Amino acid sequence: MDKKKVTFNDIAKYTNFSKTTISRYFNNPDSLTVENQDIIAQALIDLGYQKNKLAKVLANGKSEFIGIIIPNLYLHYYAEMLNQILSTYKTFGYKFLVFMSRGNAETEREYIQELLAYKIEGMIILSHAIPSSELASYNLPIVSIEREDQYINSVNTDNYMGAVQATSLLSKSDCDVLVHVNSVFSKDIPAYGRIQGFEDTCKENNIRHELILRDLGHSPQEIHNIMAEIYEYLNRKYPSQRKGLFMSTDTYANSILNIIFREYGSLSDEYRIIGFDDSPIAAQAILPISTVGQQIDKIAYEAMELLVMLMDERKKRRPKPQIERIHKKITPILIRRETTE
Amino acid sequence: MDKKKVTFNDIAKYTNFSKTTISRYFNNPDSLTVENQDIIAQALIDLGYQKNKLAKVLANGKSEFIGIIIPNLYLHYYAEMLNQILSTYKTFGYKFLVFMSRGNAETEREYIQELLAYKIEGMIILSHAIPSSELASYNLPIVSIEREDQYINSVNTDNYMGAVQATSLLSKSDCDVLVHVNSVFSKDIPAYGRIQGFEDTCKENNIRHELILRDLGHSPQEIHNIMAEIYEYLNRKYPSQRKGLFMSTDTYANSILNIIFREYGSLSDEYRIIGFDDSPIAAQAILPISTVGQQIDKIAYEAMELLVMLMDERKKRRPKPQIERIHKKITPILIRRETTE
DNA sequence: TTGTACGCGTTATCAC
DNA sequence: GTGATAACGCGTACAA
Repeated sequence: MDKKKVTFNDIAKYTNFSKTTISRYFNNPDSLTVENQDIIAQALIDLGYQKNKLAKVLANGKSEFIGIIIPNLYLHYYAEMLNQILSTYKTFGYKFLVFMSRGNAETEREYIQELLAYKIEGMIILSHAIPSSELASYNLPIVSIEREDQYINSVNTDNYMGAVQATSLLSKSDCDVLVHVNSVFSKDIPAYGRIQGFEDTCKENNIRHELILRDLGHSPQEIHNIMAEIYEYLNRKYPSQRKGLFMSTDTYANSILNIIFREYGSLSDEYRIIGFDDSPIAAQAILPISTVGQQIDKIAYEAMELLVMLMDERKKRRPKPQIERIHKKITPILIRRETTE
Repeated sequence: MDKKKVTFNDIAKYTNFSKTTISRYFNNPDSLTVENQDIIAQALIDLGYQKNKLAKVLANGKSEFIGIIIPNLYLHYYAEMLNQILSTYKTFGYKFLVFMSRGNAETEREYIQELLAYKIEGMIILSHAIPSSELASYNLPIVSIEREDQYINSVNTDNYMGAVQATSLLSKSDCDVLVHVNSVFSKDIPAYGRIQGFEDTCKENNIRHELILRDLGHSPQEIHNIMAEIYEYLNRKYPSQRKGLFMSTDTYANSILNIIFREYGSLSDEYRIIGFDDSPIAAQAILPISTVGQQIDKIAYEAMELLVMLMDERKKRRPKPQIERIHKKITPILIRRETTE
């Protein structure tokens, strides 16, 4: 058993160098002669050395840890975002300590304490239980994604532009009325831009429109029932008129599409539908659903790039305090499929 | 700026205790008088102390880190599994260091080295790029989930039983022929049990059956095309006979269901379909798809329980070497929905 | 109940 | 180019 771990001390004795030289071998190899490098390299193999980054962190203060707090992973959006964030390891070299908070603020605070105890250098926040003012008080580089971000840096989808694109697409398909279906939430959430974008576009172009804002349910069954209600309502209110539906997520879009399709065996010509997110369901639906695709890979990359910049600044001898919060917006991409033709 | 971090030393001076007493306050508070506890508690607030677990780890060797290597997160199965694993933090207290390897063995080895450098106490492996024999050689508590597991501990779905349940359900709906559609993979993957379960059940009950094993495509478009081919093939080979389809994933099941539904405006009576995984698509399909639900929460919990047991054993003064690998099987749950009625 | 002294494995600061 | 030595922040015999 190789239970006893090999340290710089062991290597030093084995090679008749000092600990310092061994350290230099790793951090500044050029300062050793090539022969000595080889000697040490061989010793590492002979002894079966294994790095201990914890000791390194304790000594130099750079943990290379980034904390992530994410609400859940059953929503494809979050899963894909985490996917893309983790994928930046190859580029930036930071390791990720991931916590899931199901929306409980107190839990989230505990997680942050735990992250702080592990000396994370920065944090990416996707959850929304804690107000940004409080997050900012931790005095740690923080980048948020798609949440209230007044006092912290952020990278968000340009929801407004996404809504404008979606609304414009619907308006081109000769709809008599446009309807935006969304849940109710605060105005400081980036996603609120979808509502504004829809309204502004309709008003600017004098398009008849309606906003349906209500709780849209969570379980598939709930969602189905509520969508059925909305469908009935629209049929009554706008009989034999072409209705252009801008649904706030692909899940809702799919649900109402299914209801229509099961009634007619196709998408009734009275309806046009566009979703949001470009989640898998949009492509796998009975009729591929037009949608607004968030550039999750780009958002994740920009968030990391921004965070790395902030963390680097902090490592300088004389770090400049950050004056203004940075808020980046990533333009989404309109994806035209069969529900808007 | 509170740049200078407060240490036990500062607290000791502030309270006129020794570092040891401060340490004991955290690790064995009962050994102090209540009054002294209060004094220290107050000092922590006054000074704004913040734990440093890295220093603690270096001193006592217990990192409370678990490494996770997961192939991706765009498959709902993996996302949900990670979801459930992360959720065990509240129960077991272990922190997770997550890496994504997109199936590259060399990359995976680098990740393992990195994990080892951070002194993880154990590892959960969901990826399959590295053979279990090699993983075992790291001499670290390891639990794998749903992959080749000859030389390591594992927790897997009882794929065989799942297939038996699915096949039995199909056989009860008066099918003339049962067909299992799956991709091709090695026999030492747990999912191979699905093929065996299907075949055995058919043979035991003298049911006419066919196995379609081939590459089933990856992009939605590819999948669609291949499913269309299979659909044509089945129609030619078994005209006007009722075909019971056991698809290896819900994604495939949904794809072929869509093809049929778009042709008939409903699920033709010539077809019965069951999928596998109980992924969201199964519930959101045009017709809710019957499926075999993996108990992901249970699998994750059992994996952690097993891993914690192994890690605890290792912390004992005289750890018993593990002789036999432990392989747990979790029975999946048959979910009857509308495609098998 | 509390304190002393040393160890954990690495880096940083001086020297030479 | 290389080496002592002192940090880094905490745990733990052992002693008192």
